[in-house]
Amino acid sequence: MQHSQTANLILGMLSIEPNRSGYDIRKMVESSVSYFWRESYGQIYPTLKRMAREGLIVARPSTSKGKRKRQEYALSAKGRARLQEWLAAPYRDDPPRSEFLLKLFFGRAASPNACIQHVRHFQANNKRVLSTLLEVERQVYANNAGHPHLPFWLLTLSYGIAHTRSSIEWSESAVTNLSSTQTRTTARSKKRVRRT
Amino acid sequence: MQHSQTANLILGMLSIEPNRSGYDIRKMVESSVSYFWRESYGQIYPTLKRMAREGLIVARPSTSKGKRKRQEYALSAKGRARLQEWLAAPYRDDPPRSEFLLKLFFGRAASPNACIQHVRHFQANNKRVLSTLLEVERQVYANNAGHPHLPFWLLTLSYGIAHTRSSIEWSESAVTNLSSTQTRTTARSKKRVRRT
DNA sequence: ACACACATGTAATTGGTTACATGATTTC
DNA sequence: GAAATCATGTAACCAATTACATGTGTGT
Repeated sequence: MQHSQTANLILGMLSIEPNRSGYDIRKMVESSVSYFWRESYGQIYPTLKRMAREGLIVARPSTSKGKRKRQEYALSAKGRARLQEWLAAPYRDDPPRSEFLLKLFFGRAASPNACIQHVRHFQANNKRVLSTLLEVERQVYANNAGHPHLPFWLLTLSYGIAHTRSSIEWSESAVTNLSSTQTRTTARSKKRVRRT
Repeated sequence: MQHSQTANLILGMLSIEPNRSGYDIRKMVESSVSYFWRESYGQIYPTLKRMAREGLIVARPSTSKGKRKRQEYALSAKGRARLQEWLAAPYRDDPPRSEFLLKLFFGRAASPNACIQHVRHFQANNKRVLSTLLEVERQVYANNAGHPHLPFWLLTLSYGIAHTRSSIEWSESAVTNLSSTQTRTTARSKKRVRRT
């Protein structure tokens, strides 16, 4: 178990904002890194408990003036050290599985315009993502001027934006390609039909 | 279990080349889609057995003239139908976790040039990938002219190439950004030291 | 004779999602 | 007092990697 990615994520998030609950962390993930990372509660809560046991984080009674019952956590010295250790270690290059690409790859076996449908969805989706990323970028600039984390956030954001743009462009050309191969294929099969 | 991705992959691969063994399928994956998909033997062999039991594929005695003992498989009608079903269904948009980006995002907590190191690795790696993808593209063109799968393969390839290129470009700007924030930060801390 | 690639599998473990279950507090 | 959202957690399941174990045919 030791070095679950979830634990690293939690360490990182608590390094940005101390005294957060599991619920908070989940929200932070959704609002800031969801375009390249996601976590479920079923992963976060048990991991928090474990990390507290191991002394990587310390549980604190809710600091925010007596609202709901909630368990907040902050980094311990050990946790901070662990975070730095992880950050220094080489990242593991996980093969980013894409069911979308897999379906395209086998597209020949699909019904004629299934692929085009998928690509259209893909493009629409990426357009949506792009606009939210651009919105986020504006927000980040506005609310965090001078914030020491800013350059790093902008870096990952610009990565996301670049890739989303490239996906949109690619989709465009993909649709034209697919349409032309489709007409070519149907033309051929028509000929065959006529011949029979 | 039913709809494991591994099963779909196997259906797809057998639709391209019938009478392949688990070993073959693994090799096909590595040589053709490894830039967006990977499978381990520990996943492939049990899945093959299960699929044979379910009648999605049929086991055949090694067709290739009496070499080693090996178990080959081919699609059944049911398997082909299942494949088409899967290809027609909407792809699931898996959040593509990137440990690399996560480390960058938390980069403020890292030792000064850890991030730069990571980005450099990232760039070097992407350059390597790009050259193999371009090589593969050449090969595919050369060996598969007129092959009905060609357009689909080129599509996924062009996706990979576009993204790899965009990653390389982004890395370039990322390194400059990081260097400048680094010098800024160290300058500030020097000042602070002098003041103390 | 030896090494290497071919070939198949299992067991242990991890990492993760999903669905379920519960209850408190705020807001309308 | 109903609905929404805050908040925490567990159990079941699934997908996947890794390490281990084993044996065969080919080329040198």
